[in-house]
Amino acid sequence: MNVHIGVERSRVMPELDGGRQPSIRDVARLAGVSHQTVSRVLNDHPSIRPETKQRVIDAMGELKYRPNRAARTLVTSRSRTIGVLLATRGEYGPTSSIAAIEDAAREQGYWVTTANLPATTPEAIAEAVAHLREQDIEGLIVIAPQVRTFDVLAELALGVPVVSLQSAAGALRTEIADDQVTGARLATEHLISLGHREIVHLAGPRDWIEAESRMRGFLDAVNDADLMTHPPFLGDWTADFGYYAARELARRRDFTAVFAANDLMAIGLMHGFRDMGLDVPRAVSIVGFDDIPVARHVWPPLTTVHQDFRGAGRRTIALLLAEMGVDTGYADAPVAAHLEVRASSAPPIGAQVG
Amino acid sequence: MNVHIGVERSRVMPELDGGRQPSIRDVARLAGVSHQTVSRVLNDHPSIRPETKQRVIDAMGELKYRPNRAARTLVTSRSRTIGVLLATRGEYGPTSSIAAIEDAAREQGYWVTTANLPATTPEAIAEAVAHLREQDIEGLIVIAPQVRTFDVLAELALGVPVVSLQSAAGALRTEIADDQVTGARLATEHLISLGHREIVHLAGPRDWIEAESRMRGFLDAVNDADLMTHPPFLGDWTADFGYYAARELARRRDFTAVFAANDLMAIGLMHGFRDMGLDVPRAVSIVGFDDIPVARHVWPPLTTVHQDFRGAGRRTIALLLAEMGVDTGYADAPVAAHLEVRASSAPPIGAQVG
DNA sequence: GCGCCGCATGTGAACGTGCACATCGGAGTC
DNA sequence: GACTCCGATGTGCACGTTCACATGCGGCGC
Repeated sequence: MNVHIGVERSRVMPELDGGRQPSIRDVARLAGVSHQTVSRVLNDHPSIRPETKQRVIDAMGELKYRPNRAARTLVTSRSRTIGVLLATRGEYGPTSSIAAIEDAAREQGYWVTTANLPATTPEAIAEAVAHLREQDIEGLIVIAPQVRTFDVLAELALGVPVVSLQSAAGALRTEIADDQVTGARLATEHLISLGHREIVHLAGPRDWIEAESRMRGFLDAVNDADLMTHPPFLGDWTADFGYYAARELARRRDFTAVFAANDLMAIGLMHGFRDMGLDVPRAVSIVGFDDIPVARHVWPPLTTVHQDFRGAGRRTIALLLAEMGVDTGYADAPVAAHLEVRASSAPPIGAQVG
Repeated sequence: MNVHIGVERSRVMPELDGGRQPSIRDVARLAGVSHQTVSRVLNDHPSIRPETKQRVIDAMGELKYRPNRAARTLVTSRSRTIGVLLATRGEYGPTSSIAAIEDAAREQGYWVTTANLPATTPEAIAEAVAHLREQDIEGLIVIAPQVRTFDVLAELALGVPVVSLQSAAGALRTEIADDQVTGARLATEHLISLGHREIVHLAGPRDWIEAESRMRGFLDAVNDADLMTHPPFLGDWTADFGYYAARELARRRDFTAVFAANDLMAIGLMHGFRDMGLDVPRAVSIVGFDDIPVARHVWPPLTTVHQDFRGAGRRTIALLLAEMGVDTGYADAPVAAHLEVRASSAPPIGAQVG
């Protein structure tokens, strides 16, 4: 890590007054027009003679003019900036979505500024929101999948459109996106169709929106099949927890399959079961959720629910921009979650496959 | 994914003129002082009576006054914004570093705005930089580990300090950070000390700074031990490529160990070797680089070089802010990379361990 | 008692842009 | 030929903040 590319401010310019950046007035003077004409060129005003326009553009080029965003924002009170509130810790999914969000925003001439949540306490959220708000954001995208985040956000009443990457938000006007639920249902039904009757769900933390959706999908499938339900095991998304959970679960042996709410926990589970002498998938079948890039390469390759993170990011930003009155023209249909069946799931020992 | 938290602009306020946001003049009027006094309160000017200050603060509270950043930026020409140029695709390492960067920047009162690189073509880089530059960034952090990125950047001469998260940058004033090199050396020496004499390096793509550093560390160690060097195998960082590489390598069988330039490729390698009937670590030892969270949970648990990404992020931003004349008080000593020895590496068959 | 200094505060201008309105000239209409 | 209308451009101000400078006032030294 190191530094390079020096600071070089002063270059040999046509005529710069006091060493300051050229303004539209400087451009106007050079082009022999008024500053307003320059402004019109900048904003693609219709009634302006092509010849005049060209002269202005040439002048801009000669002076290396760059519009001053602060001045523009001051007068229009449009910052063209979107805030992103993040409560993730480098998980694969959200990261991919953020890239898509940033791409689309940039394409529409918006800037994206981010604020990380060190914790999901109301204070931390308020602090991060205050930081973004100071930036005069025109919209906010929340990638902070804890339900409580939205409660806090609702109270802050920040006066700009808010969209969440996640499916639902308890306290608020809500239309459950069913990707998560149906994905979880698919995973569970897959295990059931293999012949499993005793399935444990290793869920995400209480209060996480995705955790709840996936748990609901699991419970729906289990109930529909009239199976006994084990109480879900609550985890924290990490592979380390999966490992720990496996050691706990291995003592019980009252199940033949585990549906983990994400791939990391699933991978940790496989590791833990292996250490406890339980073979996957012969003794225990495991299904994950997310289809992170390594999922297909671990041993055994992980059966998991594939999600389209990038598409989710695109839809989120499209929704936000629409809410802000910007027409993006994007109309991605949500790519339905689907199951990637690999080797970590198999019929239970002695089961006749349906 | 959905929307919530409505837009609610107009609230019952003391006296708002034309429905616009309160300015320092409104606050001044309410507090019975001049606008300049309000400005002084905002900027913690020393000579101001505590009593006056309190009156101003109360007025601010009553009006729910929030400073207008655009106006401030306009007059000070300090945007307090740092740009981050990203050429990663959700890899674990950089993501962790970004969070650290954002945290530290926020702590210092700076905003972070990001631009993703869809490709590393000069055009894409120029476009992303133009976008950031329009935002009047005061500094730039580059997380785009391709050498060519820096060449393009150097040409753009953007007039603000630039710092890279990565170690080195070919075309520029350079002090090689030795973390990467020594980390790779550690990994290689570990294999050598186990008794391996024929070691293949699965490198990152040509032109990537980290790829080069890690390759150098590998070559240094191999040369110091007077071993024959196989030409490195160039990969693309993905687990999929690792899988492919394993199938290619398995045909040769002229080696007993592979040092992969990152964990994803290492995990793909293990998968590929397994499919080709080669046991890891009995037939082939594998060492990775990064210590991503799943590394300890795959089978066999991966021996790898642990990096402190968060620390790297902190050091990067400290460096940039220092370059910008901001004293952060941060003085993190770089945490040296170290080797996590796990089960994917073992002595070659028939080797007497030294 | 006078002048000086420094604290606390006020006054006016400036930053660079967009908006509302004014102006000017030429084409079209009767 | 006078009037209207519209396209093309100019003039002045406003946005909300900070900066440079001015002002008033009390205390202190001689």
